[in-house]
Amino acid sequence: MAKKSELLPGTLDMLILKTLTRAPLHGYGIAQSIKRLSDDVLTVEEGSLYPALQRLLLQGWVKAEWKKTETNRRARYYTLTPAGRKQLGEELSQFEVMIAAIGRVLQDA
Amino acid sequence: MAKKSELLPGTLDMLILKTLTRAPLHGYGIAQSIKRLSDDVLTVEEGSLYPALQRLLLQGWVKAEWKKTETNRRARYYTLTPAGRKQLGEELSQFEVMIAAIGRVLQDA
DNA sequence: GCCAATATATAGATTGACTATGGATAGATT
DNA sequence: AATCTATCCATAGTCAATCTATATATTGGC
Repeated sequence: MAKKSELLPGTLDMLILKTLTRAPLHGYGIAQSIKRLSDDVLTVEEGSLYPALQRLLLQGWVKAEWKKTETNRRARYYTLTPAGRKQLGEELSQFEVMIAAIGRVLQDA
Repeated sequence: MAKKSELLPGTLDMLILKTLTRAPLHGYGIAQSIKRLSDDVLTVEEGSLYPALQRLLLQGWVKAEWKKTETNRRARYYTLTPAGRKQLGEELSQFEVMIAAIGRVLQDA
């Protein structure tokens, strides 16, 4: 049996970066935001999220800062960098090109 | 450096199955068809294609038959099975749900 | 004779997302 | 006080899918 993924592989980084264009957020909040905006269709598991955030940090696309949440918890807030914004733009247009291409293949006749 | 995929991962089986709804085809022809219909955006590498076809055979979603091509070469023609047609339907609707969800996340504000 | 295009296939590497686990704290409930 | 739920971070190990690279073989054109 094929394991049903909670995400379309290859789209996670883009979703995270996009989420951070709205406001800096901690990891848990990013996952919540994606889940909520997608009406529970997209669920980002912790084992996908945190490695992804490490990747993004390493690439310099986000930066992180420890802060207190409104509820007084310690959390790591991620902010989009200019390089991250540029990267997001590229991923978005690449994604649109791909989706359009897939659409053409899926068209009838 | 991130390797740029020629496909949106997770969509290959769907693309192959869809291609076979038009007519039975050999592997090389499937790749050609996807490439052409997508205006060269989607390129299915051999190392992706043939393993994918093996998976589909194993799942019973396609069946294969050795034949001669129009140009007199020996080639393996793949045909969609009823189970494959059903599978394609499920993958298509799942895909649409995902794309719609991603679209919501990518919307501004 | 040689080369490009057609045709199949596997081995091995890489990537990305998953499961499973470990930790810690706040706030509410019992 | 103890326990539970939700919030929060992170890593190790696994698995599946795609990629690169390679091997083989045939047809047709130059």
